[in-house]
Amino acid sequence: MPDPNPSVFFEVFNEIGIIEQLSRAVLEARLPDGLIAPHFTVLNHLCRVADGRTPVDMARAFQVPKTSMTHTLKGLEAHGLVELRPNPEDGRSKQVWLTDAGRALRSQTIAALGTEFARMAADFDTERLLAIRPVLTDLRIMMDAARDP
Amino acid sequence: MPDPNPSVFFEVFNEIGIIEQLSRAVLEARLPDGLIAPHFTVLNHLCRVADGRTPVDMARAFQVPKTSMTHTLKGLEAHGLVELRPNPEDGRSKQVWLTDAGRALRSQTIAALGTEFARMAADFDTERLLAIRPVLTDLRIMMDAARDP
DNA sequence: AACGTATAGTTCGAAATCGTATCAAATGGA
DNA sequence: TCCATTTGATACGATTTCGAACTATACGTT
Repeated sequence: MPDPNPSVFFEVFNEIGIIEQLSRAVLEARLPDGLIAPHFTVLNHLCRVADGRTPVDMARAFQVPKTSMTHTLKGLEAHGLVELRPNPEDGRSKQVWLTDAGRALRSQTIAALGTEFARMAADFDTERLLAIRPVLTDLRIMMDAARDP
Repeated sequence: MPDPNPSVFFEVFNEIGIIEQLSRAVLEARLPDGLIAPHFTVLNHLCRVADGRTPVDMARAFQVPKTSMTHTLKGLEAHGLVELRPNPEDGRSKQVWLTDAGRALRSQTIAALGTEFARMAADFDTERLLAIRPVLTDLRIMMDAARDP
């Protein structure tokens, strides 16, 4: 049947927008005052993927403007969670390194979220989440590839 | 098996955050200069659900602070897309009504998105979206009910 | 009716996002 | 080597988000 109704995109994106808002609230409720979701995202990225990366690398990874990354990093630095050092391989550039406090805050936040997610798992079958995850991943990959360069 | 791995929440929320960002970019690319996603969301809500509603009603519907709704409505009014009238049933309150221009812009944006979604549907099986939609809806309902009052 | 409380909307200020402009350093072709 | 172009980072300004404080109106109890 060749009528794939495109309005399902609309509905899915609508639900996704609401869930994003609610999940961001859950995260930010567990962060110290003055830190918000983008700060945690950067901490997490450095911890899991790429400690020592340059600001541009991370701006590209999250698809945010360079200026936004500068601002986020300034906040993290002011809280002593990351350290900015000159990049020995490029005089224009810097490297972003986690501090011990940064690593600790990340772990502590992950733990707090784990507790909350366990509570949620009592109300929502995680098998259903496991089932939709690959679809979300493929959707993200498709949209990522489709955005105009 | 009392250990449903809660980290799947983390992964799903992560994908949802990225998709939200990408889908918002798709929408805003099709809006006139000076209008962003929240403006469209309000237009759409008025059109589909509740023309003539009060600002507080809509703030509650979208779970944003009253002040944010004031700001969004001011932008829509400046563009001639909505009209704010006093509420005959409550002297403190107002009613938000769509103008013809507001209805037209909403239709036109929906149409443009429809074209884009049809393009996406060529690259992504909409059956998979149909399948995840109820899960997203139930997840949203669960989280909505779980947020602290 | 009178008064205390609750509610609708706005104003104001702080923080965040992001486009433009700017500067410094790297790169590459003549 | 020289110089135009590119690239990393920041400064600045406009817009957005949102909490706190404020005004005006409605409501409920007496």
